[in-house]
Amino acid sequence: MSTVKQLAQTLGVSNATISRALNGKPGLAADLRSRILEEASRLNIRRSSAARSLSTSKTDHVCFAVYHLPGPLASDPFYMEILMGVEQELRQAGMHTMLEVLGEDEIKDPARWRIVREQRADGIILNGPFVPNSFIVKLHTLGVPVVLVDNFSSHTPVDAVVCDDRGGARAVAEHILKLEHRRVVVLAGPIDWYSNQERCAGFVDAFLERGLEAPKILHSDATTFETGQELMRSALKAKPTAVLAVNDAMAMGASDTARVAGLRIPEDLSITGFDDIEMAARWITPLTTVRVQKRYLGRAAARQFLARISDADAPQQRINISTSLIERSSSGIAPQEQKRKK
Amino acid sequence: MSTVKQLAQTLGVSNATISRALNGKPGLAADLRSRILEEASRLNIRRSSAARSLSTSKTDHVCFAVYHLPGPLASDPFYMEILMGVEQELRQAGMHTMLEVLGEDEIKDPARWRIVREQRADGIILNGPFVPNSFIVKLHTLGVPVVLVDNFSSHTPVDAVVCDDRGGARAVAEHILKLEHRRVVVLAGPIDWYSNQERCAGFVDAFLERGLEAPKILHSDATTFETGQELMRSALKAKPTAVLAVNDAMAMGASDTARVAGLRIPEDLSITGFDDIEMAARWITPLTTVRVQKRYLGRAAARQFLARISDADAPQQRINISTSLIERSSSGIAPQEQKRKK
DNA sequence: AACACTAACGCAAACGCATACGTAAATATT
DNA sequence: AATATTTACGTATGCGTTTGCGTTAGTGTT
Repeated sequence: MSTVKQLAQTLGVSNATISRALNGKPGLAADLRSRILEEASRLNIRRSSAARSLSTSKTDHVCFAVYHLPGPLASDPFYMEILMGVEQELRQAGMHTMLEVLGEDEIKDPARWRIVREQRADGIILNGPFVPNSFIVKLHTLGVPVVLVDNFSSHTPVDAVVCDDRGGARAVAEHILKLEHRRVVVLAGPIDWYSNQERCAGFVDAFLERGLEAPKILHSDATTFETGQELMRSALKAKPTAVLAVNDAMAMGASDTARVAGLRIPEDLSITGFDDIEMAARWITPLTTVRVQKRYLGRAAARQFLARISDADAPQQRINISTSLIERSSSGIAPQEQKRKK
Repeated sequence: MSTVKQLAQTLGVSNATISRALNGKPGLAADLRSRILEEASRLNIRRSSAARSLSTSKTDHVCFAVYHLPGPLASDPFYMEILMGVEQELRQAGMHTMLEVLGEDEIKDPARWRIVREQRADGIILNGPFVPNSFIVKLHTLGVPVVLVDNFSSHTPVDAVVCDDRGGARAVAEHILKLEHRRVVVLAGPIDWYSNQERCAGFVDAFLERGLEAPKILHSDATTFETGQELMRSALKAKPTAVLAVNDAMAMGASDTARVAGLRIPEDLSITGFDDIEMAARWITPLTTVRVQKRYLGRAAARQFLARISDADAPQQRINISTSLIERSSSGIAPQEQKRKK
């Protein structure tokens, strides 16, 4: 494995020429170029990305950064799928993915974050429901290209790609309303969480559009299976005929406590989720839910990132990936209608 | 944010001195050193990792690479947890994680793999049950530090960290045997998969040690929920009282088809899994399984990697992380014993 | 007081590439 | 045929560090 300079010597040309050939720059005779390319691949040329970066001040690395309170969320399959999408798309563009899970330190002062301070990446694809806006703003003022994925705030000065949380939520809610449910409660997560907000808003939209009162919303500080169980316990007091959970994990938790409470699903109680994680279809009562194309979310983010670095002055973009309702067996017509039909 | 040279100018010293101070090298007056350090953090000094790499030929990056047949395995929470462990440990050591999902091309000829060809990382942490040994060997001959995680082959010339698949498997099997099960079948995955082999071997061990005949092993070409379902369908013909699945996903699939077949768990049929994924505890019948500390697996791999690059000549190591039996409600005493006790 | 020795720092080369600029030859223009 | 323009390539500088080596000043030895 040889370097550029060595190749130049064996071919009897200057390394400038080699460089031009390898990078597809103009100003080279076609035959020379092809001879170089051929020899380069024959000798398995070994270029130093470090030297290249030093010279061009680009790294061809982009950092996928996730910030979350200690623990659980980090390896959540949801985010990991996004990550895989990012990696896939970046790889296709000849770039490489770095992974960083942010801590309090970096969040407080991005300038101390090694990735940006030492210019280890050309930019950031940022993920996580709780990244403070100040962090993003600082990053942006430092001139670091940033695109946000699965999160958004209107004060944010950077590109963002999100899924259609609101539309998806409206769709399930409408589905439930069409099934004649009227006593429905929604199981929600933290209120300062973009997706959560949007989904709740979508639920409410559907009700209001029908001239119905907005459903009761039960908030929690997490969106796990366990919080689904908890919330469901208090939800049961209202004797709902349907429960709209803000994600699948909660829906599964809710489904679990409903089952131990002796309720049949969907005969006595309809439950819907959101995300369409892998388990949703495999759950005892396969979950009616909203499909979020997580991998595609990541791919779109990566593409937007590439667009951004190729034109830094382009207007800020917000990309919305559509979602789709997946009807499975956890939702059915409301109990009172079942009786009427008999 | 200033560079080293700029710092040198404002302090009136040479950049060699700055470099020595920043890197903690000897040959500096203590007071000067501290003055430099202070000023450096005050000005938020911005060093170029590229220049540094060029000079030292180290990147402080390590690549977590995973290879798997197209699709499903990639974002498997199991591997993602390992990844998170790797990231955590590397970050603590001041290094950064790159993520690559390998394709056929790279596997065929690692020398064409950009990460190694362009020296974008100091080495590889390799994961995936199906990476061919030739790939590892080539990597090794190229002088690239490699540590294998959750995989191993005796012909492999590199460090490996695995979990105690065999011991864990033996433990569940013994657990099942203690419950007086005698008609048991194991649900297994691809035969050329290290973990799978070990787990099967562990199962068999337990039987042979008791002087019992080895259980029937049903192989499949995957280890998903669905293959668990399939395998279970044919397993039922043998009317087993217990089923040992090679991982939790399969166990859950098995549990599902057993349920629709009208079997009660564990009264009619005991089912055990392996891995202790998050869902295992949340499944309708919480799964008796073997806990694999996935995150710790990753951390150990990272640590081993660091040890490896700090001493390239150290003898090859194979690290075995212990596993532990988790008894939940999917396993119970065998049906015939239940009757006897009445 | 002359010397050896050490500590503290600066100088400058090197790392491997990209690229602005220069030069010579080839081609086009008149 | 003389000049202008373009094409094809080489020269040399710069990117921002690290580090071997040299120099100076300081300390200790005799």
